[in-house]
Amino acid sequence: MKIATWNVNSLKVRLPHLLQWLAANPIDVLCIQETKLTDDKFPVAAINEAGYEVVFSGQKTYNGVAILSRLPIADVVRNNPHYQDEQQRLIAATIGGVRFICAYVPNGQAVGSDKYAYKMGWLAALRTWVGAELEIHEQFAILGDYNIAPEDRDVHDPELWAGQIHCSDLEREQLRELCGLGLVDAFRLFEQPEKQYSWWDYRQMAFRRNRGLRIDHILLSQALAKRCEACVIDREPRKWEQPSDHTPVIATLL
DNA sequence: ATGGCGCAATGGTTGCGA
Repeated sequence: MKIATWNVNSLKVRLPHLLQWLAANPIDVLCIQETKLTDDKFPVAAINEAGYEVVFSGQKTYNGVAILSRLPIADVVRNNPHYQDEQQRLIAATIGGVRFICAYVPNGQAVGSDKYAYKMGWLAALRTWVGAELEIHEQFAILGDYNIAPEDRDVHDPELWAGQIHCSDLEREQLRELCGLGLVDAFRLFEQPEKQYSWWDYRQMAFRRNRGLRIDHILLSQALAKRCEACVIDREPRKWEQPSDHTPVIATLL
């Protein structure tokens, strides 16, 4: 079973990329973020034709998440039951005996801003929900755009980014505490090449210069981590015409 | 230090992302 996460930065623009990528990669469950579509505009038919069921929770202009699956999708929950939020950033479902959460963590904009405070409160509430889910589901995975680079090795220029948004101590602490519930970063279960990132700024040829951040993650429960055989970042779609600024992360499970 | 780029809503320009 292959599972993946990808922030598509507008599904309207990126639907061809998504379909092309799925045609070339045998993904069973894909969590996507930043669909930026209201539910009435979601391209269900095109995704069904590609062989996937899909559930989604969207809104106009910003945010929006979805889970695509080759296997039947059950027990769908939209948003965090422990947190009142007008922004559509979370959707959960059970697929193939695994409980999945697809997450689009708030960006936070700048340390100390209102949006940063929202990010912190949102992450604290997420932890409450994930803790409750882990009580129920031994096989659990939360995939998404966390907007947090866990460590300096996940940052192209740690000095430039020191203390900045995505890299601040409080954000990293939030991620550590989330993992403290009993989750592991699938990417770090394996030896990886250096300078592996999942996002690069559109500007200043950041991708070509590999000036990126690793902010998209697949976190697995202990039981699911035992089934994990590989985790890779697929840079290919970032090379295509009109790419998303993020690229997919894939985990292979036994 | 700032802006660069891209997307959305818009109908010129702004908000936001990361």
